[in-house]
Amino acid sequence: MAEDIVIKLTAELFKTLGHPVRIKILHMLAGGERCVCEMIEETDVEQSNFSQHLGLLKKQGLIDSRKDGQRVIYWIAYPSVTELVRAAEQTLSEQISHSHSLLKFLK
Amino acid sequence: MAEDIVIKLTAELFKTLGHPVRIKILHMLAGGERCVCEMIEETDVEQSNFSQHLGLLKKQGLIDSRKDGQRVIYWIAYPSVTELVRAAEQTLSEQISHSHSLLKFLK
DNA sequence: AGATTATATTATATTTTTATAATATTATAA
DNA sequence: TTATAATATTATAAAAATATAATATAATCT
Repeated sequence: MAEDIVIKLTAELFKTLGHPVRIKILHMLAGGERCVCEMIEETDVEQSNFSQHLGLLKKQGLIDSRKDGQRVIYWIAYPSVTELVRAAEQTLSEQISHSHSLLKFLK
Repeated sequence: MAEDIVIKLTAELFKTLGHPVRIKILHMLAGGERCVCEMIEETDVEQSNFSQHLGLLKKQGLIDSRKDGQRVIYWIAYPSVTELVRAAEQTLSEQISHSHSLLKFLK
């Protein structure tokens, strides 16, 4: 079925988003394009590992890049990527407030 | 930093959503609660595997369950879970239309 | 040209996920 | 009460993701 393909693609998209370093990258790019050298200073992961995570995000089409001298500039490919991350954080906060009201109920 | 915890939780949420069987489950539950026996017939995965995926979704708090006789009924814990899956599919379709217009440009 | 900087790639070890297989639990029915 | 049905749990094998380490590439600077 065609629906199964959509399901697979959706799962793949989520899987690509399912790593803290990659979420951090998307956060760092949310305000606009940045070079790798800048971003890597804000994380504690090795350069080669960081580059691999960038590669995964790019392979999935969530970010894009260009070369600028010896630097490489990355940016978020389209706005709904950022929106999706925001939506997840919204879901999280709902989940937390949900369990909070549950705690109140148990008091 | 507290932001790092949010990032970790966000990544974990996405990771939980990052499997086709689990997305399928959320789809099957989108219309309302269902028992396992019903859902499992609409997939081609083994019972024990299906149960494990249900367990992961429940552990993450995305679905909840109750027992009804010898059946177990599952439902989506709160609406933004469904919304998040929809948002991902929206992102996907934007991505596709994006590449479509790119293809047109190359013609 | 040779050294240095920024980044990517590749190979591989480690860790985590996933699927399979077997068994356990719980409720109902015969 | 034994059998059957629905589901979960556990152990483990197989596959995939991740991190590490080493090396490669490409641009700039001396």
